[in-house]
Amino acid sequence: MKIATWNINGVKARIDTVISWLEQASPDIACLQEIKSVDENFPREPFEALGYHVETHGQKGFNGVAILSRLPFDEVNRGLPGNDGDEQARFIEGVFSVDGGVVRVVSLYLPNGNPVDSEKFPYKLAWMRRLHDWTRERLALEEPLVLAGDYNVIPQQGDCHDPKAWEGDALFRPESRAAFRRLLNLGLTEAVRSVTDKTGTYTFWDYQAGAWQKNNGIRIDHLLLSPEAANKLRAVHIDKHVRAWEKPSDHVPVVIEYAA
DNA sequence: ATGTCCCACTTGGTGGGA
Repeated sequence: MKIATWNINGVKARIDTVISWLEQASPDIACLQEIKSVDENFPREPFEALGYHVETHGQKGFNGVAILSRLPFDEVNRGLPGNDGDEQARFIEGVFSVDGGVVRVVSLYLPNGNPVDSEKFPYKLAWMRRLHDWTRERLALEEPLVLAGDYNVIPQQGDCHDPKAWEGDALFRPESRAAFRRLLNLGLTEAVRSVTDKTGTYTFWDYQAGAWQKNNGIRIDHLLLSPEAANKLRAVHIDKHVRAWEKPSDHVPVVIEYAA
C-alpha cells in the first residue's frame, strides 16, 4: 500500500489539484496538512467519491490536518497531548487494521517557529518536546507507526539549496535540528534518507522569487517510521512534478510503499 | 530574504501567516 504526506496549502484553493493527484497517484492513505478549514466546511464529498474515508482536525483560517484513507478508521485521535491550552490544530492519528495487525498513521503540521525572537519559536520547541514524549509512549506499543507531515525542519545542510540563506531561520536553527535528531534517536527511520543520500532532494519551493525555477528548495516534509513500520518499507519517492502544475501548493507529496 | 499565495473580514483592500 501507499502512504503519502502533502501540505496542500488550503483545501478550498487546492481541491482540483488534490483530486487530480489522488486520481493519478492513488495513495491508500494520504496525510494532508494546512487544510485551512474547519471540520464542518471540509469538502468531504469529492474525496468520498474516490473511495476515501475522511477524518479532519481543522480550525478557522490556518493550520489544520486531515487523513484520507481507503481503509476504514478503527480509531481516530485529534490533538497532540501535553498542553490542554493549545488551540492549534496540528495533529491527527488514525489506526487501521491491515494484514496480520495494525498500522498507526499520524498527519502532523509542526509549527513554523518564525520569527525566532517571538513566542512562536519556544512554542515550536515545546511542541517538538511534546511530540517526542508522545512518540516515546507509542513506541512502547511495539507497533507499526508512521509519523507523516510537514515538520518545518531542514535536517541537514544538504537539505537546502543555500544553507547560508537559512542561517538563523527557525526551520534551520540548531535547536530545531537537535529536537528533530532527538526524535529520530528514539529509534525512528526517516523514509527518504533510508533510501538516498542525495543532496538537493526537496519537498518545498517558495512561491516567491522564482524559487521553483531556480530549484531553490528545502526538504521539510518527512515520514518517520517505527522499527516495526520500517521493516515494511519497500520504496520512497517524492512527487516533484506536481510543483509544476497549475495552481500548485508550495509543497509536493512524499510517498512510501508499505508492505501491508 | 522576499519577485507569492491563501485566508478572514459586519469585506471588494488590508493584515496575518507562511
